[in-house]
Amino acid sequence: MLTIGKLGEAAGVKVPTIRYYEQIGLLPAAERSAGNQRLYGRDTLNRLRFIRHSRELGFALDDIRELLSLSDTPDQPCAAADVIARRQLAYVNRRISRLNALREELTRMLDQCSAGTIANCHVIEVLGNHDLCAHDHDMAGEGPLI
Amino acid sequence: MLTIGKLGEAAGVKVPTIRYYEQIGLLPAAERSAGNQRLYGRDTLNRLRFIRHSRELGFALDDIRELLSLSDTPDQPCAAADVIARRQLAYVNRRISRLNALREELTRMLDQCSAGTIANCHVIEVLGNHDLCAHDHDMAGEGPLI
DNA sequence: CTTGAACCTATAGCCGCTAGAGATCCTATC
DNA sequence: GATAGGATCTCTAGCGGCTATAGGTTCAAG
Repeated sequence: MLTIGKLGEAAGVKVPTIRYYEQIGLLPAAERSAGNQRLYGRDTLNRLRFIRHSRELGFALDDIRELLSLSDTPDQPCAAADVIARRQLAYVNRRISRLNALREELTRMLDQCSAGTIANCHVIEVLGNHDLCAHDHDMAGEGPLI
Repeated sequence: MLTIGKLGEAAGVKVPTIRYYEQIGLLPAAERSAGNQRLYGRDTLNRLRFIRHSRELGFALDDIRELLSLSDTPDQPCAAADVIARRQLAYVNRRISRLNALREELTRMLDQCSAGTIANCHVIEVLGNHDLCAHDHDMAGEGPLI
């Protein structure tokens, strides 16, 4: 049996995060020692590793919840997992293209900066006047801007 | 003079967001009409457009605060603005390479999925076992995961 | 037996908004 | 002038995914 500290170390997850996962029901309520401290077995370690890896791949906690429940039913078809992963991939792709546009714009801004005063600073100028932008990097409603 | 609704429309910013910006001091407290409603002039419209464009480029509100105060001192050298923009570019670049790694990993996961049951689903398997990953996409301490 | 690290709970804060309640104001139409 | 309905006002709470702090308890080593 692992204490919460050992579990966190083994899974690469911070202790308060583990407690948070328990709180939101992503991890089951842990067994407790005589002194009321959480104790974990191998199963929870695996579950936590699964969560961590999924987070590293950018999945939202709600998606992870669903993936976890899928992984508990081994004889179901895996189409549902596929759908979630494809959605995530699409999301990552959208993010990448958005960020590429930002990179271009920032690069152009900086390239044209003559390192003079604010009055003729291209950086400040571009920020104040969207018309100076090559792209329409609006993408309103596409989720967080970065 | 513009009402808050017209201002928001003209700048492409939602009304509650404008009030929020005022609350955190990014916009100055607005003039008020006889009936206590906010009224704005051209200067605030420009300021709000500056903010919006900066947000579209992913700058944090604190950076924008600084950029705004720089833009108010036209005869200062623009090196400070340059530093902020370069930092932002570096941040965007880090984000992009992280997302590219995620994309690769997600793509590989999906490519190898045989569309069978969960039990032999590569997606679920990879999520549970980090060793199956080609990359180390950890990047702990590099800010939010996505 | 004492120290100090690790644990416990509970609460508040981070960012950048967004949503809701309930009240007030402004404008257009009858 | 009345009335409807949109736009505005303030205030508070919530989102995601944690992180930090305070103040207390338990545990393991010396």
